[in-house]
Amino acid sequence: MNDDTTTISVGTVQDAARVLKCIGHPVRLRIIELLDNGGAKTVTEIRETIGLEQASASQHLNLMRDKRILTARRDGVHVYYDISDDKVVRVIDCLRACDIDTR
Amino acid sequence: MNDDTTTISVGTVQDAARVLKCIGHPVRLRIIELLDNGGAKTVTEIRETIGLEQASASQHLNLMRDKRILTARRDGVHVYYDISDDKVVRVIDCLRACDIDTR
DNA sequence: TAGCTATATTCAAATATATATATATTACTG
DNA sequence: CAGTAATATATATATATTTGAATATAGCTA
Repeated sequence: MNDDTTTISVGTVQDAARVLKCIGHPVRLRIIELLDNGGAKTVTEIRETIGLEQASASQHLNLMRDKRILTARRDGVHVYYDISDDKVVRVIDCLRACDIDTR
Repeated sequence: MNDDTTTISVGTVQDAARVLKCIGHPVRLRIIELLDNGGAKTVTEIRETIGLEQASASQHLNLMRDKRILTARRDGVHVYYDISDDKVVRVIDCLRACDIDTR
């Protein structure tokens, strides 16, 4: 129990929940992890590494782009996705620090 | 991008995602916050504070109990819920530190 | 430029998961 | 045991995810 009685406002709870929900999916978490470790990658690289259908990969990537978690940059025939929001990486670092996942 | 190239295993990604998904919900986040600030509370106290339907409160609490995020202790007609896993609180503290929610 | 191939996105249907509404259980009190 | 308050569960409805097919977009080459 926390002595500090400050409360997250309803609005910010919604924001926090939105980010958490978005990364609270095994596929999306692995995508973020992959990009965090290896930098920008194409849809094909991502889908082959993780093992996804093309449509599924595209849809998850789109979802995260909509949420401003990822950026997309087209280079000819490829679209490179990368992490746009450092916050997400910091959250994941926190998770590791908090032992939420121990490798 | 992270120099550290260690990778979360598929299994732990699933675990981490499950926890994140669970707390990635405005209602559940507020419940955790409430319990963190005020200690164990009954279902009624929780649902009245946050403004939830009885069944909804019960379901959210059950879900978090299943995920070992909360504990439930029956005392007569009341069931007291409390935070069981300190990790979750630390994650939420991290979120605040990461500016995911700024009050 | 037309035709071809590779990459990525969109759409729609099927399936899975979550939330809301209705019903049941539990435990206390008279 | 009947009545009541507190909590839990079952079922219906809504939302999210997956999948396969169709569509778009870029680059290549005859």
